[in-house]
Amino acid sequence: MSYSIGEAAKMVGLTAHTLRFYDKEGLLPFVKKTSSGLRAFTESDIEWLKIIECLKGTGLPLKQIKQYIDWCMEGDATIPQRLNMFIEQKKHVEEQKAKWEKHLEKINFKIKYYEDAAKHGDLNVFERNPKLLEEKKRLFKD
Amino acid sequence: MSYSIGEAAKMVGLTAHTLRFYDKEGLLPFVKKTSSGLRAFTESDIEWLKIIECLKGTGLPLKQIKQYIDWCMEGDATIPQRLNMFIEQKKHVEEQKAKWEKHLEKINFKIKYYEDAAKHGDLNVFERNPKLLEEKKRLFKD
DNA sequence: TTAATCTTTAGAGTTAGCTCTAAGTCAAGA
DNA sequence: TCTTGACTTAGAGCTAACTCTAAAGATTAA
Repeated sequence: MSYSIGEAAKMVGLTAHTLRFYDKEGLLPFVKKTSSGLRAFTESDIEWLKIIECLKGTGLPLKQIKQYIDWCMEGDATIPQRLNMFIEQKKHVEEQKAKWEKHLEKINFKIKYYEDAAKHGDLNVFERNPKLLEEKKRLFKD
Repeated sequence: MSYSIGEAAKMVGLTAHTLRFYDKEGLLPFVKKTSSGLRAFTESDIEWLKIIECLKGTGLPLKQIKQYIDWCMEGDATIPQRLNMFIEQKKHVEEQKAKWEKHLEKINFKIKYYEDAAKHGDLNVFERNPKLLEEKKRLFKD
């Protein structure tokens, strides 16, 4: 059993246009076609799409995703490169998470700031709450 | 005391080109110019840049950042909108963090997978370790 | 004062990742 | 069989966010 491009697209939350674009970019060399030229996505192809989505979702550019797919197609000799790619991507994800954590602190500060401002209808927040000014200095020092 | 565009750029990790681009896009209405037409960034302007960087870093498009800056320039009447924007952005950041967490699980699975593959020089990982197959099914089921 | 190194503008060019169109082909239900 | 809707390709167009260029003016160190 296999899926049309529209069905596959729905299953992974993309459009058929996007899947064709990925195919054109060489990201889907594993997708076979029927005798009449229609793409037929297998269950295994859907799993490939999910891995592509995972890598894309963590900020890996399509070119590097293609590099990974190419390695997969080349066979067992490229296992070390693939392992290395995932290790690098894990590092990248953890760096990003730390960055988002820092951004979140600043956003939380802004929420406190504007909550007080909204309550009083003006921006004299630091006069009312000097501790918040200290927090601001700490958060925006670097 | 104030900073030239090049100094300001260095302080926030952007290029002078990018700062000029932001200015052209209306993101830096607060930056004043000297009598001879050079931009002079104050300490306060540098803080604005850091907030812009924070919002950009959490994925807010420049257009929406401009909207926020515009609200700030309009005065106290827009405090509720600004508060709301940060609350929405906090939601967004937390959704993203959850997504990255899920991606990270998949990446960790792939690392385990390829570590075993690298050790044995082939991809018969699931035959050697059926538990990993179960983990794969769990992680990629949706 | 002069040379080197900024900075200014307007505007063109680039990159990534889609997104859509046109013109035609294929498949499934009435 | 006919119609409707999904599929095919090549290729154009789009958006966001830069990135760079050219030509001219400003600043700074020797």
